[in-house]
Amino acid sequence: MGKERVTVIDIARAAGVSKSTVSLVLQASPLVNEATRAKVNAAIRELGYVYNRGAANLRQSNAKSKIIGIVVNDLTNSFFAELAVGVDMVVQSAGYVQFLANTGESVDRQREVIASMREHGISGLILSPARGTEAADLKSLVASGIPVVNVVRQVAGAKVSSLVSDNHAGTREAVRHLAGLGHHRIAFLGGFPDTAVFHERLQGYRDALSDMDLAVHGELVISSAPSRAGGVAAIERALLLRERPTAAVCFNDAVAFGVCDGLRAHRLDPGEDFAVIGFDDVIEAQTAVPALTTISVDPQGMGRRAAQLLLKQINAGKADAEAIVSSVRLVVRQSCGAATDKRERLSLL
Amino acid sequence: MGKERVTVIDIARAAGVSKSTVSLVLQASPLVNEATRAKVNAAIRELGYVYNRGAANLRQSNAKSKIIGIVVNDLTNSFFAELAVGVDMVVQSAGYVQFLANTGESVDRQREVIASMREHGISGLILSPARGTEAADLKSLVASGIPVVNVVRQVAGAKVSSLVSDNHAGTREAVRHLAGLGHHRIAFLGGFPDTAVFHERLQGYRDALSDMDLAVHGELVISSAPSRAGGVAAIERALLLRERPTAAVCFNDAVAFGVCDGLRAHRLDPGEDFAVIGFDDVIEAQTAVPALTTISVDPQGMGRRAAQLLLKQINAGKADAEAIVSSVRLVVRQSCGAATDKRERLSLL
DNA sequence: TGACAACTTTGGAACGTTCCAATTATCTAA
DNA sequence: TTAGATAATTGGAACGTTCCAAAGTTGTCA
Repeated sequence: MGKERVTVIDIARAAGVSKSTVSLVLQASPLVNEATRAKVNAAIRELGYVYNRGAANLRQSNAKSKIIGIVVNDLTNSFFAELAVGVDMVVQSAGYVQFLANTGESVDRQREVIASMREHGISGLILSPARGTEAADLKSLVASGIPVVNVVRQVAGAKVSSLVSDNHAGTREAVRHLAGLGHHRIAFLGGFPDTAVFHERLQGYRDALSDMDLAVHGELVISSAPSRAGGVAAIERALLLRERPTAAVCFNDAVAFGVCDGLRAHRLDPGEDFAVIGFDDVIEAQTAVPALTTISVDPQGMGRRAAQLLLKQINAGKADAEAIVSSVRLVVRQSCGAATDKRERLSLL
Repeated sequence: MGKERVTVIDIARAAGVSKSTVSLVLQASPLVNEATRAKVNAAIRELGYVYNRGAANLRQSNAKSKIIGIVVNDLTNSFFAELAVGVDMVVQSAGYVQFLANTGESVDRQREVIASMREHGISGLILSPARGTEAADLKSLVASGIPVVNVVRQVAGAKVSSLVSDNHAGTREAVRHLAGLGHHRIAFLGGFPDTAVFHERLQGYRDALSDMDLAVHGELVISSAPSRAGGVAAIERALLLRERPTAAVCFNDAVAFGVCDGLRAHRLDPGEDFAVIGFDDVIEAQTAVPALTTISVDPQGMGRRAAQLLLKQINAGKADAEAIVSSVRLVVRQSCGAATDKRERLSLL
């Protein structure tokens, strides 16, 4: 069983050429004669040669390996899974390969995986930072000249490119839509208050309320884990209020689904008895019942754009950090009650 | 900044020792004196040295890199995302790093990513094969002595270890449970008929019907894509039958959620008007409304076990292939109507 | 004092590739 | 014919690490 590694020298011997020629063939150099190329390729297939990128990489000290790293803070959230798929698409078609790691929101783990990736000589990194990541954590990475693109979350003070969605505009539009439908008591549900994303989305919510001359009630802002379970918990608390809200803008789609679940558990019909709007537009949003009205972020598209940005920086050698705010749009489906004519029933209940 | 790579020789010079000594320190060898070790470590920190695994790996020809590859056929399915998280856990704590790629059910893509991983010198591979993968596709990989563990799906004739769930027993138990609740017309919904998993689950369904002396109606087996959308499509077709089923065992949880959506679109209440059982027990199964009765497979646990199996083989040098069938169990929640006492209402509607 | 063991340290070769400068073979134009 | 250009090939050095055999240090005991 092929214990011995087949090297470029074995190929050279088999094809009757020098190792240098084999190397040129491997790099698809135009310098080599067609006949020789064919001979060499035949030998390669014959002997089952496997290219050793480690060795190649060692020699071309500056030109980096064809690896790009992607580190996400919660792979079980389908938003990030789709983001990773988007990244994989463009990265792969550019001949790179993806190194994916999950930090589960742990900065320690994040430090470990990034260190490990550096040892393997990644040529770039796409990072959705764990909660609590600081600029100092990325310092040595950027100092070494490895391009980094932050996605979803920014890290204050870090000199890296970033690609985040327009959180402020997103919730703002959501609230305006709900207000336009006649809702006065609109809640903001879910999310951890110690993240920048939370504050941006909350601020959009507040600003929209002011714009529409609606009062801002602190009790209507209920934070929780940004997950389905967190959504259930948040709506539970909201329904305990003396004056219940009639609509909610949720931190993300996972929370929104949880809110729908929680409503149903109370025999309330999401989309009819209570309006719900999510954020992200994950793939299940359109097939769920009721279909979720949400702020579309297109995670796959975001992954693709992040990857393109990173590749651009890798090729440019040294581009300076750019911060891209990806625009979002409201996708109106059933869960906000606007698409159906059943809202009249509301008063009957 | 820091364009020049810091090497072991720079460290040696700075610490006033030889490169060999530095190497020993890096490997935490007990041979080196405490004082020297401290000096070297100080220099490492001082100069911001990054270990070059490529070079190390080149030298220790036989001992492999600390990379394990994981290739899944559909990362957007949260089952696989969780599987990957499970793998990551044990792999990471064993000091390995994970290379993750998504094939999106394409054998071509799968061939590419596996080739790429080999070039990077993975020391093992966990593979959930794309549909249509053949033993020949894995041949050269196993010939080169790289341990491979197949998960979820087997590849007929391939000499690799595998870890699959007990599909037959799973659906069998599900059908028995439904029959025990008094259902006679039980459908089998979703899944692609050209996979081994589909047949195993279908066979369990058929065998259970026979066991319970219920007739097997071909019309009640409706295949579709194994996704939420596929589930909607399948239940649509099922509801068009002259004699409708009253319960369904679904190919997986995604299909089951789709079935619930489809039922609601027809004003039927899953868990009350129609019993639904899924397969996999993805994380949303317990928080959904109604909570999904399902066959628990524990994707994270499966990932962990697969990783452990792989590491065992890597360490053993050359273990022979073992096929593990992971047992499953029925988790009864709301969607099958057994956990609630609302079934009596059914007749009132 | 010398012999021997235990502990530390070390220079060079090797891993598989790419790059460079140099070489050979082939062709073209004067 | 020859000089020069063009095309194709090549040997050796280099990349950053680990391994090996060998060599320095100490310390102990007769």
